[in-house]
Amino acid sequence: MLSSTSKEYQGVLKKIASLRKSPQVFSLLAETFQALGDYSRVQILWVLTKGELMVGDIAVMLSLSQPVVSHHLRMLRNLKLVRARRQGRSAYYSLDDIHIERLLNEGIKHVEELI
Amino acid sequence: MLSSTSKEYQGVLKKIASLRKSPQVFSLLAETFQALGDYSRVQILWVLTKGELMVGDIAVMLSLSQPVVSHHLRMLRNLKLVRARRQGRSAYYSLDDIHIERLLNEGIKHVEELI
DNA sequence: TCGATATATAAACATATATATATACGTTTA
DNA sequence: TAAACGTATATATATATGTTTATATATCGA
Repeated sequence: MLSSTSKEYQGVLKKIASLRKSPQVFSLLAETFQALGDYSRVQILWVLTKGELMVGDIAVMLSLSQPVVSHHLRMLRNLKLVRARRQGRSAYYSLDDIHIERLLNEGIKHVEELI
Repeated sequence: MLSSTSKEYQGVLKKIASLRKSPQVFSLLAETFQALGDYSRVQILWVLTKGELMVGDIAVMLSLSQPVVSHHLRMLRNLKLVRARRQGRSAYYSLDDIHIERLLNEGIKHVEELI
């Protein structure tokens, strides 16, 4: 049994920690969860699980200002959580891939057990 | 494409509005994702997917100070993302429920598609 | 072209947050 | 009991972040 203060032990622990996932993955993962971790954005994503929506409609539905919605959508777009489709002067947003809805649903399951 | 003034479109908005969750759910959901949205905490949760660990070992594994790890664990504990088991002067932490690992895995799937 | 509409961007402000440092608390052991 | 050990907490501070306000860009209709 290695002493918990020995260099060998610390080396083993660090090696275990670095197994399988690169710092880039953790960094992007943290950014992604952080993007999900805002009251306005989580609502925006939730209404988008029901289908494609225009910026202005999201703003009305959630009682948010248009610049706020646009700002948040840009952040979500940069992280590939939503995608935009332009038609005329409108921009239609939708969830980018299936993982996003799964993340929301899994999160909702967790929090609904807390209430 | 539906016109934003058509009866059909208004019906869609109404339907989506009726699917809104309570503010409490969104609030807790945002808090939960925010807790996941930090480089240190996402690493802490990741190493905990390998099994129960002591505070000090997590600190060594991730090259973090002990107070930082303890601080993050308290936040994760408050949101029921991890649970603690005390044995003597040690505190063993583990993931609280199955949703947490699923959230991490779903998030990892998403970000690994970005790289 | 002019005005109206829809969205995007920028600067400023107030608030929130992660970390470092120091210290306190509780348990085991000499 | 005292010292050692593992963990928790408190405070300070620098940085990050969400919202507001104002303005810019782009498209459509008159």
